[in-house]
Amino acid sequence: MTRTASEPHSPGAPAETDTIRVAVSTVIFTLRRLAGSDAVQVVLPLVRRTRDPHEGQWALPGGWLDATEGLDAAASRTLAETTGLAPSYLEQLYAFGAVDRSPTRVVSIVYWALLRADEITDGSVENVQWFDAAALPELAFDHNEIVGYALWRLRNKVGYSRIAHGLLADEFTLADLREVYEAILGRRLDPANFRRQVENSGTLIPTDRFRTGSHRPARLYRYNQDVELADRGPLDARH
Amino acid sequence: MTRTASEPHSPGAPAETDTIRVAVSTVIFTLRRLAGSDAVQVVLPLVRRTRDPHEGQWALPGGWLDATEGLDAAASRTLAETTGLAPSYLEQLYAFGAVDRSPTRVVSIVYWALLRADEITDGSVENVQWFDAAALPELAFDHNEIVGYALWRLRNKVGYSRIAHGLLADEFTLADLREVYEAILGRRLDPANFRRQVENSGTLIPTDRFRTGSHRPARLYRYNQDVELADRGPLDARH
DNA sequence: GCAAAAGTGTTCATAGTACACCCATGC
DNA sequence: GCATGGGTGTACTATGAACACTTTTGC
Repeated sequence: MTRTASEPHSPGAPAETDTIRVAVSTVIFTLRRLAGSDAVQVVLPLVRRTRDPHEGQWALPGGWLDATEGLDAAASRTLAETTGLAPSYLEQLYAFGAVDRSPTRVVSIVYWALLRADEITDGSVENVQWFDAAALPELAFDHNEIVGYALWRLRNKVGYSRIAHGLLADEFTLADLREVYEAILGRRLDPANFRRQVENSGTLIPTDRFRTGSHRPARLYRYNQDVELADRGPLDARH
Repeated sequence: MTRTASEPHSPGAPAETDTIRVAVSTVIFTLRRLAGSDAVQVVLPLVRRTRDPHEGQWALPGGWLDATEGLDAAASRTLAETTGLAPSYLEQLYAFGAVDRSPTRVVSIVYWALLRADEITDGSVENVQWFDAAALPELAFDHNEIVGYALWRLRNKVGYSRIAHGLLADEFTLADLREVYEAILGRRLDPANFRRQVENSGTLIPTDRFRTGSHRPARLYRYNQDVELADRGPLDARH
């Protein structure tokens, strides 16, 4: 440790060889029902790279951080530009900055997002394709590692936060909600116990409406906006 | 949304007006027993700024990210250079990048660290002073907000991870461990129940040694290195 | 009627909490 | 002895898992 650093936040740009660029990328999760109509899987959109490095490979949607925008705004903007999507749930995941993760030095601030079924605007965007999160191809850069970490956070957070909200429409049945949990956790849940747990949590308010069409009609619920479960702590106030 | 971004990770540096610099800072926590010898408080080292902006104010230890080092390495290096400390526990906290958080555009990758009692090398470093985390002065930049978030993470994580390890020497009594939890959580814990919970967790291995000196001798324990509690998920493999 | 999903009840195991109590040491 | 913290026992409560059972619809 003989090297000395310049003082942080002092004027004077680093030398040209020290150039470090800041990118922002987002892992966007949503659920998709398979054609067979029983299984539901976690899927995410990827963008095919049109330039080197890793031309032709699939990568997370993202872009360069603009000097005039904050990190959150950059995440929203870049994912809208590359995929046309505007997720309701968006949260910072992690900053990746290994020296060799790209030919040039890039620090990526990665976000993760949840998309409700009604927010999916599929179709018209070029070079975007949806992939099963459990069966990804080899992605550009360290993006496989990044998606793996995002999936871990998703599974972890679904246990103590009410993020399933970010994947459902305004009104939903308990079976809808349970399906979300089952898809994320990758295992079946007891309908009876699930009902009681979620009812006792106080996060749901029952409506007078029912969903009919098959067998006994199921009551529709909506999320109680008043309840804020432990989420991001003090940083939540900024949103 | 009329603006178009260049493709991420493509060559070609941004224009000079787009210059964004990357800094790395660390919130270092440790515990200190007050003179009265009963209460223990969470303290952290701050560095007095010797240049504008915010000259004379206290700030988190940190420095610029070097193009040849990863983020973790930069955190270790900068906190060693500014404080002389080498914490055993170091983990990324969050990336702060609001446009107006500094006169020039700076994205700070913030880490948080835990220092064991035997790792504190107090004294010889200039412009470093320890502060009670619960009673901080007004700090430079957005560092008050950052410390607040780090404290929230500390309190949150002590509940499901065994990070108290990062604040204790190799061998410790259950009273030592309980004291750590009480200082972090800010409330008293029942010694009897605390003992059972931590014994049943399987994270501790009892030694044959006892700490004597006051009343009945207390058995010394050490952490079971084999047990890895839920911590940072897949990212842990990189350490 | 019958299948199937909605919804209720009951039982058991486990984890946390409160608190009474005994044990071993310094003084 | 006695104060004090180390350490054990026990009863109560909350929570989750397992699973039997009733209800209401479509066909």
